[in-house]
Amino acid sequence: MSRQNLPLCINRARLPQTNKTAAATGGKWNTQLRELSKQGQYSQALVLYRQLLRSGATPNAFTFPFILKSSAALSLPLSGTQLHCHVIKSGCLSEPFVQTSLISMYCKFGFLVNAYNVFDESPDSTGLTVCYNALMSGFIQKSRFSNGLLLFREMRAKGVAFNSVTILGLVPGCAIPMHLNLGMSLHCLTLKYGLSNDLAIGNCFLSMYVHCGSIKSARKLFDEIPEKGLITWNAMISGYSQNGLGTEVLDLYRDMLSLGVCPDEVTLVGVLSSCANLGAQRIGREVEEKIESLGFGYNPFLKNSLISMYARCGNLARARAIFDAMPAKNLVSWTAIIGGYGMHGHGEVAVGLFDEMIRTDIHPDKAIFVCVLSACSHAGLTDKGLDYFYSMEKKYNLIPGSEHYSCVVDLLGRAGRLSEARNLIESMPMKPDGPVWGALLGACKIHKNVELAELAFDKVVELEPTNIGYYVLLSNIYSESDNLGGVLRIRVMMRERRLKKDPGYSYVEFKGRTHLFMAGDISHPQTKEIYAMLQKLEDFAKKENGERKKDQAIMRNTAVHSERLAIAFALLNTNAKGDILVIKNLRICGECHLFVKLVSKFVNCQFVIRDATRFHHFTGGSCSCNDYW
DNA sequence: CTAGGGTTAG
Repeated sequence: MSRQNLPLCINRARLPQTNKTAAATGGKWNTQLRELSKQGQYSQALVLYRQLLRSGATPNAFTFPFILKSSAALSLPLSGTQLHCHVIKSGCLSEPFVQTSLISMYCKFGFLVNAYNVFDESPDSTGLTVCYNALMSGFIQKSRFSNGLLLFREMRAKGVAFNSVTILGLVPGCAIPMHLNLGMSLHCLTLKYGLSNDLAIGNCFLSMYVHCGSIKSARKLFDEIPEKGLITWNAMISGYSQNGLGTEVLDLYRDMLSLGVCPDEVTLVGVLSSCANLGAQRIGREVEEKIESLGFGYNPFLKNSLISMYARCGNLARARAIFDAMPAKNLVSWTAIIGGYGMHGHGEVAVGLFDEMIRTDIHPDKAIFVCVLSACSHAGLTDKGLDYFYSMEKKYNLIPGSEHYSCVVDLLGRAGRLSEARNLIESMPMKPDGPVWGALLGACKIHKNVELAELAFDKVVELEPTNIGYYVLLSNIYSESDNLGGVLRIRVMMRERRLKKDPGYSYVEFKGRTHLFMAGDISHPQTKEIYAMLQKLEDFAKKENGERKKDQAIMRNTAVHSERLAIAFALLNTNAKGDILVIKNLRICGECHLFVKLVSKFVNCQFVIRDATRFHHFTGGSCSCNDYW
């Protein structure tokens, strides 16, 4: 430190009158520094700065902003504090540009007190918009929202002008539902002051609405922005995608392409995540081609999204190929592939991969444990799952959350260890939430334990009174045990609480379009052919199933379920042999389960059907999810 | 010649 300070001091002490030449030589340095800073070559810039000091030149007010920014960008707090000393020694502290850079740099390190001191100790800076902006956005980014807001109020009280950058610094702090009202009043303020022409302002408010979950306001704003930038499109697309509105994402993506806007990596991440949610593998494949043609193949974010998309669409082979070919796999890559195997009932592969990941010294997090535990539970690896659960805290210092407890309750419950599951719930360090009791309720359904089911139901309905699924579950438990009084009681309960079972619907992706079917639907243009195909399938299923008496009863109900329509449509339009059909169902009933099982035998293809909670995998007449019904 | 800002995966 002192060695670098030394020439600086000597220079200033020895040659005060040659400051002009020092500035002149400094000028050359500054031009080079500007170039490096522009290109983001921050470490080069710091190297150059050291050369500057060694050569005996004096850094001036034009030098510091570049250097401070570089130090901040590389997050080198030590060199940053050192630079603060240099600034003081070279007498540049009174320069507003330098002050602002210092404030911004300290904020990026999280040294908010230092930042505030720079701001507070120089009276000039407290009158400057830019200094306020720097400090305020620093506070907001380090989650000190109230301090940031106070600063904004102070600014207005003192009559310091604010501009669009002020707003841009403040709005991200409003991106939680609790602060939405404040954000909306800020939005009004920008309209009033005519700042809303700035595209970045529009983008910023757009993502604020998205983060607050008011997706409708976001869309309204999106439509009002006349000249949308790529970031505008991306913010809207990832907003829809994060809120689970997959079809809206695909629609918007099509609009974007048809307007000739070229997507970037961020766009495609959002699109892929929606393809994963919708099971829209065909569009996912198109996106993969686009990634190659645009030269984004190197991007690890996109690779992870592709793995996740293929895995969740049931194409584990392709997911695995991409995963294996990835040179640098991170935790998210492992989570995507492990989650994919777990979801489709390949629990052994999933845990094998997890162990392999541990061997490669990647530290697990809470999210991957959710995947591993549910993989164990679906594959019946009960004790292995319990071992993993206990290892979380012991080996990896991860405190299990209620999401992990619900996995373990499911794990024990499926294995029929209901009392252990119940004991686990009672030993939980936090209050058990809906999913935890729901897992117990689901286990009671499998193992026909009416008493415990009633207990779990009471708890879960208290926590999630409007979740219809739980009412349906208990009602089914009652009807299986021929308890018609119970069924009736639940029905009355649902009516009293005005809970309506929303109409079941299914959709299937075909040639980039999503076809939606409701029970008894006759609105599809191919209705006639679909029903003809359905008849053929029903006949086959009945014949195939003829000799089994119990299942005959199941097949007796010929109501035209949405699932059957979707399947008939899919078979009508594809050469299904050897292909994989992905159908997303919100609800797949027992009768349809059997139906699909028989049909997949008929056409000898693979079905992946997804309902509200899990994937059902059918291959050539067998079903990997046989514990479910 | 110089400062403050917006979008990204499991």
